[in-house]
Amino acid sequence: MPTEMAKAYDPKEAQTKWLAYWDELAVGHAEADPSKKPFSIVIPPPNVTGALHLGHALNNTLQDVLIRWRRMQGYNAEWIPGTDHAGIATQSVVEKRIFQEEKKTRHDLGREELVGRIWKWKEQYEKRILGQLRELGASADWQRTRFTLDPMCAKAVRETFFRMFRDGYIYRGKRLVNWDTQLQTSVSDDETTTEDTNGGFWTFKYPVKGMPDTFIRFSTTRPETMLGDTAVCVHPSDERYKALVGKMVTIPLVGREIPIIADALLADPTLGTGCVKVTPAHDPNDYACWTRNPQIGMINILNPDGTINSEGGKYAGLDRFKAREAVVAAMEELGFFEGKEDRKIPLKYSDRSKTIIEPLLSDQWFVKMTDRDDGKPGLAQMAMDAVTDGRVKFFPERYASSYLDWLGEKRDWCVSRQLWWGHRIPVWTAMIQVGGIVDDDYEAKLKKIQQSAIAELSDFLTATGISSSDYVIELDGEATLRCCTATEKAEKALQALQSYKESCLFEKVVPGKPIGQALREVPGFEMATSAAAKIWSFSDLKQDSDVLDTWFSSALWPHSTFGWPEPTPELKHFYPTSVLVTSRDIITLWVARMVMTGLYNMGDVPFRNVYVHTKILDGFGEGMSKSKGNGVDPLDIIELYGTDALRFGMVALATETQDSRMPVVNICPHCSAGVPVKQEHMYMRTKKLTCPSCKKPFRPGGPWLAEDPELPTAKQGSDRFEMGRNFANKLWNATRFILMNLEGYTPAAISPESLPIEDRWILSRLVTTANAITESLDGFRFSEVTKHLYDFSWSEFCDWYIEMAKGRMKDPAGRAGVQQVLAGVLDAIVRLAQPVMPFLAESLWQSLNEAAPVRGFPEPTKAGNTVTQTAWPTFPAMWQDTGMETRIARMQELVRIVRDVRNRYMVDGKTALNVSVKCGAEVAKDFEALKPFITLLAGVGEFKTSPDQVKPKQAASQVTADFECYVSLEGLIDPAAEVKRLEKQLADKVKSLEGTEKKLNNADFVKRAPESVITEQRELLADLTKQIASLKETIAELKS
RNA sequence: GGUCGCUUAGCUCAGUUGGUUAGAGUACUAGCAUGACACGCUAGGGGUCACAGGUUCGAAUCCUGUAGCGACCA
Repeated sequence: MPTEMAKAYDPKEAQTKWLAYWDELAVGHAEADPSKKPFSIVIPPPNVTGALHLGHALNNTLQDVLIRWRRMQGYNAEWIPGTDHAGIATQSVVEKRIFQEEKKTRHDLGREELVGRIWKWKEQYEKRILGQLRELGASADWQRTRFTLDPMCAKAVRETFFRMFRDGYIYRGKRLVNWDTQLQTSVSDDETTTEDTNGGFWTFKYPVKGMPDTFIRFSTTRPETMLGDTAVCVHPSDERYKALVGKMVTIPLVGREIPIIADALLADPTLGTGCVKVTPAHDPNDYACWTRNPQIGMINILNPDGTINSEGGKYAGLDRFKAREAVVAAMEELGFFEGKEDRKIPLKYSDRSKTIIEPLLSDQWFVKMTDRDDGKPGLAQMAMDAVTDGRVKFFPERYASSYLDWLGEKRDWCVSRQLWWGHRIPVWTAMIQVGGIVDDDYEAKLKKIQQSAIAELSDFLTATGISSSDYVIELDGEATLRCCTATEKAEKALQALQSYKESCLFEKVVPGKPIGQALREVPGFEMATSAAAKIWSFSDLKQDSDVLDTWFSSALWPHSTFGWPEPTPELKHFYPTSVLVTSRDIITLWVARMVMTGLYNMGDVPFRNVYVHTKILDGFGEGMSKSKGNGVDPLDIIELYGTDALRFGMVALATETQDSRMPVVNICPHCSAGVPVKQEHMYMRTKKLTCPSCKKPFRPGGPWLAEDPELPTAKQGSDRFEMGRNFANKLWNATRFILMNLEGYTPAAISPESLPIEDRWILSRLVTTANAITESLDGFRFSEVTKHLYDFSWSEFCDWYIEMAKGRMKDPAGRAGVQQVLAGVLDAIVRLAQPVMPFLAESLWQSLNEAAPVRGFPEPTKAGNTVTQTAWPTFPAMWQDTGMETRIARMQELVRIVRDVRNRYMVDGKTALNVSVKCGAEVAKDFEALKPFITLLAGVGEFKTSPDQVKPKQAASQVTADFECYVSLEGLIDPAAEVKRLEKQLADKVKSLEGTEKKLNNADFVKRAPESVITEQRELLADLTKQIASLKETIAELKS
């Protein structure tokens, strides 16, 4: 006797049990096996900044659905899990925390200590995140878990950087960054806050050269930047200034002459004087203007600490705000000051130091996106081609356009970050330092020195045993040597050289000066005579202190995780991966870059398909985020509804639309009442709520860092998960019921033609459903998967088939057959449910294994020991039988009509109703055959059907296309109420009829519409006419 | 500012190449302890498909505009 199933599904029990079981079986692990068809996915690695929220639950559920499904289909399914180090985000979170707790900055700690602390943070969150994924049921290959900063990924990063450097795709250039003058680092946009601040709005004038008494006026909020002006700008259509464009003005403070230029994007003729000063090195808009007008040049006037540098002439050394006062005073004194007004100005502040951000031009590393000089496509074009020619497909298709639009700009990618947490750039820089007196002409001497320097560095590396193909030495400007290498050996050698002090002493060494400057400063340079044997040395050999953009390492993820650059069997077997599942906000940041590096390193795309899923918003239409505190922890949902319900909910909301709303309630920890989350609760502003139903206080759910010892914290829930929970319980109970009736079960082969109608019907529906689910998965239409599964299992199998089967269960003659079909259909449902609801499926599978170990269609077989590794269901197409489906549908219509009458007239469920049906002989014969079901399902007593039935007195009637149904109601009718209801129905029908008539009377319609549509309309017309006649007749009868 | 989307029942969402009387879940109403399930069963009410034009024999669906919302980019 099989173990009796509990009355309700207990998700917690199932989760604990099957997670351990699947671990034991290593369900997610796959080995490279050329004899199998691979199906592979790499996880979009969640960053280790914090725990996962519902968005991640969605993303990972969908990946798991695909992996579980393909595994069942017999593919060698490999899903690589892992996490991302998320450079700036993680470093900033950890730094903030250290500052809060210890009042120390990263400079107090030092690079090594800070990085050590971040690793500790990472260990903690990686564990938490991987734990959440496991709880979610992710059947990933845990043995291959990766981290973007682990040695395997690091190797791929160094190798890629080296190759790109060698091939000329990486260069050093300038870019405006948000500069924090206190911490002396650049910060990203999301680490700044913009606040309205009291400031000034000064107006000055510059004299136009060669035009006495002509001035050009402009206003600024930062007068000190005048020191770095390289142009003034007007709108090309501005009549006031048309004549002045091309003329020069003088900056009175420094005497520099700068041009008046026209730029429609920068100058707005309707604002102020219509003229603006242009300081490309210190303002983003001006910088953009410079990119359009590079001839104006740019001048950096700031030191990293916020003081004015030597470009500022006599203002050099002054703090930026002191310089502002000095500059204003000087302009006033010179007579070029026109006025000042006080204004509120939006200013960017650094999140961490709270100082005002300075836009600063600084040296950065870039990856070149543009096409190559030899005319071949560059990285961006290669990645675009992969999508336009279909090697990579987007689902939904429309997302391809945002990918293409963004790549089409081919903007170079700034890959350096002034951070300490990340992959350090594998480039060593040395200055060529010169000593001695130079006698030849400058150019020739310089070239010789440069060549000697390169040769010496090469010789050194060769002597250390490093192949010349493992490093690249590049000369930048006159005196900077760069050496890029990916091998650890070369790295070590350079590290050693870094501490190597040149022992030679030269005549008149000028320490610390780059060669160009040094040469110029050597007295008597022009007429120098001695040709010293060696007049230079290296200095300052050191590794670049910057780290790479996080996306640089994530971009390699689809091949680095399989071991690239080593030619591993995994790489060969699983690359390119099958599909990338991600959200739309990182199509540009990440997807595009993965395609680029995949093509560059592997010569092939990283994935065949990109599925871009819905974004989950809160009940107010706002995206969930950690800072808003409106994210929901999937573990809350798992706790309240179970993992299967969470996953079902996730899959159900994965439609083709962009967003999906998720109104959330706090579940009162005392009484479990749902208290809706309100907008004012956001940003964790509300620390305490009182339950309106039990009046006890609690803390609303949110990303709190610690438990509150005073108040219990609410879990957050949403009724959108109830559907999945209820469905799981429904399937559980259907199984329970079937198992209760499987005593004496004997397996046997099934052949539909010999089966009764209801069996043939459910098999036909099963085939249709299984095919539909397979097709939906194939096309990444996830929501349809749950819909088909739900509708078939609940509305057809449970509501109709099981009900119809109840009779045969008690009938010794029919029992064996119905048991086989019940077990077989249930077996298929469990398999179809496995990808979406694996815990439930495994539970049902195991129970079914006890009661009916040999089962399934068409030939029963011994079921495997886990549903996760069993075959995906497929059935003979000929089992689909539209004839059966029509017959059962007609019966369902009849049953519903009778039930409706019963409900409407409040007839007790136990009272049998007498029903007669007037219809064609064929239909009557069919109803006669189905009579046992009709009487059972609709609670019918006497049932008569034939073409010559007449409507009894005092009967409810309903006309359909195929039959007229009369339900005798002797004395139960309230004539007035019935007339009212029927009249409403009549009005609806008449409206429909009119519409249909109009269509059919329209000559164009009849002429142009397809034959099938016209036929349909004609049938509808006949149908409606019949129904209207019947309704009128009934109404008249009731009124009389 | 540019680009891509969204707006269908009180709520959350489906709705395929334009073609029957626009569907589901939930909420609501009524009835029901029916030998699987109240996380249930049986029914019912509820929609001018954001708005305004246009194309078409025919529009929730295609086009244009307006309003509101979202995301990305600048």
